[in-house]
Amino acid sequence: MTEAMSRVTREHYHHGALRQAMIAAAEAVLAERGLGGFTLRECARRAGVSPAAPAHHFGNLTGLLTTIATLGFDDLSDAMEAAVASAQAQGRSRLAAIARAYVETALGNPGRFRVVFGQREMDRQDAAFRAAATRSFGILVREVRLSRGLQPSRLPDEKPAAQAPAPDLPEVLLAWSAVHGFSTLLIDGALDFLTAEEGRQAFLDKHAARLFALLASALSAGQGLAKEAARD
Amino acid sequence: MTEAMSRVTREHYHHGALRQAMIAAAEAVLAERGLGGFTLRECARRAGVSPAAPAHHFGNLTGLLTTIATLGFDDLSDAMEAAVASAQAQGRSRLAAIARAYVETALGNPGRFRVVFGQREMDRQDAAFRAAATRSFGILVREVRLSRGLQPSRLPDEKPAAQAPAPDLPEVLLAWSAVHGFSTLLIDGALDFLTAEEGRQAFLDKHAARLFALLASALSAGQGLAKEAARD
DNA sequence: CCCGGTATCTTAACGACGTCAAGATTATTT
DNA sequence: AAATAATCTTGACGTCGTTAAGATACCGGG
Repeated sequence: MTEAMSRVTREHYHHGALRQAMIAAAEAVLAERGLGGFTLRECARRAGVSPAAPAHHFGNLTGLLTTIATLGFDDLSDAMEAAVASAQAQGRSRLAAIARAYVETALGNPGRFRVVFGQREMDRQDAAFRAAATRSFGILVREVRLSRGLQPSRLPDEKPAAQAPAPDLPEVLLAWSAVHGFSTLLIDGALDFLTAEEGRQAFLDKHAARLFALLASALSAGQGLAKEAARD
Repeated sequence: MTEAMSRVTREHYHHGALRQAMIAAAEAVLAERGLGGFTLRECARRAGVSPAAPAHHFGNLTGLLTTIATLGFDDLSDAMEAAVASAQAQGRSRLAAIARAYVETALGNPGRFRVVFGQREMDRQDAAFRAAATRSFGILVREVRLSRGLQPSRLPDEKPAAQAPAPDLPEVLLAWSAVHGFSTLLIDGALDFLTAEEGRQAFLDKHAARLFALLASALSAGQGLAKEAARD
């Protein structure tokens, strides 16, 4: 049924590094076409492989997206850590630097950012993904506590997600929500009617810093100010 | 080729109210299956019509989604206005009520909420959609200004989007970003590792009010008008 | 060395999707 | 009443994710 295979096909019958090639192709597709134009077949095409080949490495589309989401979360963590280090060295606000890094990561590759936050079906229970998510959240918790003048954590490397953030949870939630919401509103075009005139980058340069400063002041403002309204 | 049409088909050849039926079907599909399970063919199936029929009323899938997004934005505005009125009558915080209404709208039908914010290709330039979006934004601007003890607007019904919010823009952006980010993090499951233990609703009852109170205090902090924040 | 088992990849096909062209049917206008 | 427009169906096209069956390459134990 297949005696006449093309020479090039036979020579490359085994790709050899398909998993890495698929990941690279997926990131390229997300960067070029966004999540809407993302397709398993297109990724396979770019990797020079049949549409069924990726199944051996990722199971199905969900598996590939879970992998991409994990890598994206790691990059988000790296970007935040780098921003913190750079801000520390320059004596600027660590929290504002984190916020800017978060927004820039989202704007830099909206498709990838959307994959990270599950706009397309993926496995959020995946162990590697959960680890990556926990790391990001830990960075946020640490920085929020630091910005409030508290100890970051007893031990620097204990699991920061499940245990510590109880007392500062509202502050952490506000910080994450604000930064994440601002990012998603931007990449979804919900703020276009505000940014269209001056351009998105100019808008960011003009207003983002004030927004982040307002957020930072909110986090350090009231130690117990929020409590009496808990009933509402 | 078509002499033998089924009797029921011939009698209902013209649906009569397909546009409304498609909208109803679309909302039902979004509520049941979410945005991931949303399909033009499935909506047509529920409306009792062939897959090609909706094209005459919506052009294509993008047109249908734009319509749904417009209705969803209107519902969001209605929910916010109702929450404000109710909070006013009971002497509670208007801003917290808006925030809660926003989150509840998102959690009540995540698929629809995602359509509103363009997770699937739609026409954001559509006039009706822009009007609905502007209305929502206007409500938010008004309430943020009110919460800061300022006049809501010179004239109550002039276009509030393009002109007014310049001075309070950072506060408005923080409010919208925080509430929107909190909503999307919740419906995307990014907070599941926090909500899994006690359940999502219990988590909301416990922490959402504190989060919103923190936000409200942040908005009034800048000008030093702590009147409302002190009460709520 | 080679030989069998296993991992990897291709081919071919399936059903579902959005969309379009062509035709049938009903509503509206003239 | 005839012509025109609006509405809906049929059938088809190309693309998608996935699967089963078969082909090919790698690899460790005789």
